[in-house]
Amino acid sequence: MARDRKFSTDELFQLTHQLLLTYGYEGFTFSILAEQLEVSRGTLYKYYENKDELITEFMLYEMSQFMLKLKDIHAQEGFEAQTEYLIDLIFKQTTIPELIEIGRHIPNTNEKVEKNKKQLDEQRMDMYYQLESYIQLGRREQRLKKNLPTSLILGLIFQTITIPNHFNVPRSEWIEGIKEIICHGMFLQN
Amino acid sequence: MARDRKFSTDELFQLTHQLLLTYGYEGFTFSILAEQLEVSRGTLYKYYENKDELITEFMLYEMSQFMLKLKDIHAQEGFEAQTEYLIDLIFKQTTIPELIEIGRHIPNTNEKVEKNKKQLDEQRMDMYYQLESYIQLGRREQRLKKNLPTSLILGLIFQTITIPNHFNVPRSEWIEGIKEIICHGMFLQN
DNA sequence: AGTAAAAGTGACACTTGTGTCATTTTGTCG
DNA sequence: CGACAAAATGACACAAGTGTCACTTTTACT
Repeated sequence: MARDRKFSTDELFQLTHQLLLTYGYEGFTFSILAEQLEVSRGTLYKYYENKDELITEFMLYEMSQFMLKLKDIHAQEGFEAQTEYLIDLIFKQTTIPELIEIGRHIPNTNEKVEKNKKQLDEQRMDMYYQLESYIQLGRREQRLKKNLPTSLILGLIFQTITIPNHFNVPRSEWIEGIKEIICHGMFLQN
Repeated sequence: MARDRKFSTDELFQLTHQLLLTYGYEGFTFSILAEQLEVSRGTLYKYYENKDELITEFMLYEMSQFMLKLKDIHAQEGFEAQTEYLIDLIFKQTTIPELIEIGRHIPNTNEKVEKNKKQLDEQRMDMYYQLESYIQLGRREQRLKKNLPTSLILGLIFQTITIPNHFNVPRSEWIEGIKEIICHGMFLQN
């Protein structure tokens, strides 16, 4: 009964993603977004009360997509294979840690935003739970050193994504190097 | 022949540091800074044309302080001791990587800023050079795995600082864990 | 005590982003 | 066709940061 929208949610989220990575949370504005979408700024307010609402909505979507893939980790046989799967997955979704970091800066500007942020936290806990059982497998298989805190292991794995590759080491060599160090360290055994 | 300043460069830089970490580059304003310094905003413009000039000036200072300490790495005997020294140093200066990251977002708003940014790049290269010789020592001592790219090793060591310690693992346990993983990995040997 | 040089002030004009809303456009359905 | 509901628009009032500058205040020095 009405006319079609000039943009899809997919387009919107994709652009949001790109602009967030380019300009960061503060630099991200409805002005830029509207211009890129070739739509007036006022239009965006028809769908979201403010940028925080849009961003949290987008992040929920992004997180759920990531969680779907993460759940498949349990299809892998054994701790070593799961580790390989996890690192490869993270390097396919390289922006997740950045988005999480951005998410920490979002203020509670209205109830919807607050609700979304709570939901994001729940997803983060769910993610942690998924990975907790992966770590437990490692401990059960006696493959993991006992004294290492779980949160350190997970944090370190996730953080490897953000190491800047200034010298453009080829991607495969880079990822292999990371796996090697995380699993067996940079030192040669004697 | 004139009156004293109401604030010292030290105070200014310390506050700049704190505000940058709290609000990030975009959120850092002369308004907030002036208020905290209990000085009018106009005063700040007497010393810096804009915030980019102040921030780059501050970063140059911070980098040079860090470089001084970094140079002492060569006083350590052997690769393992140097590795220990490096990681401990980084964890004493936890904000260096964050500052470097913030530095990447600064636009060239005037010639002074441009000059400062170039100088920062040189310092970064100098830092790299210092650490390159540390890595070379590791290779010469046959302690380092041959196939690992230098930039990956250095990047990974520096990045460990930014792993969020959500569960408040005690600091010493945290740092020991990081050293352990970087040097020998998270896997038990069989 | 007088003064000049530097420090500091605050008002002004400007820019950019925000949120709102009365109005216009568009396309589908009866 | 025509009407009506959703989509889109653009102008308005507001908020916050920026950079400037004529002016005032302070104080070390003569």
